[in-house]
Amino acid sequence: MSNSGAMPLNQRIRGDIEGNIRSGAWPPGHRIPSEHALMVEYGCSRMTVNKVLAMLADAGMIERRRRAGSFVSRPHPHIEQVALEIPDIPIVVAARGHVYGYRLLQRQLRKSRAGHPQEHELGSQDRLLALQCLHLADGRPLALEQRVIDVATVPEALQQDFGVLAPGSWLLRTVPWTRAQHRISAVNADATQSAALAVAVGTACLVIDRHTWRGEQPVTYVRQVFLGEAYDLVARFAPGLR
Amino acid sequence: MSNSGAMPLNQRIRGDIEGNIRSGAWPPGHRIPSEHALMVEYGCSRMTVNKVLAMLADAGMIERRRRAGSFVSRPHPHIEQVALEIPDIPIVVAARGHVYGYRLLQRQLRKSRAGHPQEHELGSQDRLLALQCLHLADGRPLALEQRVIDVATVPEALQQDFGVLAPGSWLLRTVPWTRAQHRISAVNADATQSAALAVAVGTACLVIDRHTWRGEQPVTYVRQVFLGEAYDLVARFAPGLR
DNA sequence: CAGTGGTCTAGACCACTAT
DNA sequence: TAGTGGTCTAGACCACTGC
Repeated sequence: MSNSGAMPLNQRIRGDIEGNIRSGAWPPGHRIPSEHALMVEYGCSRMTVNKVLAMLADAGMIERRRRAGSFVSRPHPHIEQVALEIPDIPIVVAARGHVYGYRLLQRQLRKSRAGHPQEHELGSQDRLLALQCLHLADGRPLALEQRVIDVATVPEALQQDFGVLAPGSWLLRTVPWTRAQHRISAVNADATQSAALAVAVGTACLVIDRHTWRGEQPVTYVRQVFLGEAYDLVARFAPGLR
Repeated sequence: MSNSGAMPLNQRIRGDIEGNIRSGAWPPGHRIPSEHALMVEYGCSRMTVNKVLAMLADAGMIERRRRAGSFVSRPHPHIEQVALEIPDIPIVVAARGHVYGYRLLQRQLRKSRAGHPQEHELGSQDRLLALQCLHLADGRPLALEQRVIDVATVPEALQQDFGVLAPGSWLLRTVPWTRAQHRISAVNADATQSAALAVAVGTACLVIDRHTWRGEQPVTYVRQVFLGEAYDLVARFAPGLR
């Protein structure tokens, strides 16, 4: 096949191969034509197909072994990864067709508390900006957010009163972060949480704990407690993620 | 710098750049040296640095614009993705130092039930293998699993009685799948779940719903109900995932 | 318009390994 | 040992776009 469309050749090759993999036509373990075969098939130089295959290997879609050839990857069953989407709450509320609401419950400048390892990971003797706020959808409570911001890393946060704009939204726009970690669990709402969320004590809630760093500097730690029935997370997996 | 080590030049270049990004030395938005500059710095041809930068761009770590240059990516705040690890339950139990246990509660060959959209997505008039089983850690219930397997896609499943080996483990080893989707939520345990898990009715549980396909063919649908206190999911984010 | 990336060539030598 | 990938070269032309 010659390059009939306006698309660059390498993109066409990549598209063809990815299509065969994603459609299942080439199942995991299937052997992909060699660089030489593809070079002949597409009438191009070896570097062109090599770059395509190297990228697919880099993305984890294929595995390459000298002398043996290139093969469609098997999803690794033991330490599997899926792409989990954790959007900013106002965005996701709007995306689901609800009216977003926000209420600041507490704003406090203090030192890190003893017995709170999450806070201790932030600047230990530095000051922390502690916030408690509520996210609402169509006027009804959706999530309770408890957040601490490391003032040493984000001094600009002191200028913000967070009365109108949720701290998460502000941080995401303002502070470039490089690393984050999440922990997802389920809890029965305690007295404080049930009061804030206006549900019965013991209601199942989905909890997201999130740490964010910029390089080695901690930026923020947040715990978001969602009504389990009203919120969920969706993750997908396809070869190569993304 | 000349190539002092045994490492291929492109890997060294990539390592240098990735190091600068992951360490935060080059924060999001930072401009990366041009291909020409890197070519001079490393004393190599342009193709070598181009391949490195193209791969980093493909991995989402950098963004490239003609005439403007290459820049460290900003994590996208709105539709952000994190890598969520969802290992096979026996593996994760063992990894946490517990003794894994398994009990098959039910095994049934039947048609898909009306009013169950998850089952209807599987082969509609085909037969389904419906399983209910329990995962235990140190002899105590950890998760209740309700699974249906599409017999049309996985006929070998009929030969398995799943009395000893968990169906998830067997499937992951046996059936090559190409796509999966997960939904994570929190529920209060109902009568069935609380009985199986030996906890009080209403206990908060973490629920993972998972669909798996091979190409366009559905393979299996499973709902795993975990004790919220005993299990959690961890996700991380770093530039370029992986 | 000049600098940047995007693509591509037609070779080369080497490393590894399945047969 | 022959086939495969891994790496690299020294150019080339083009497309775009910010200065």
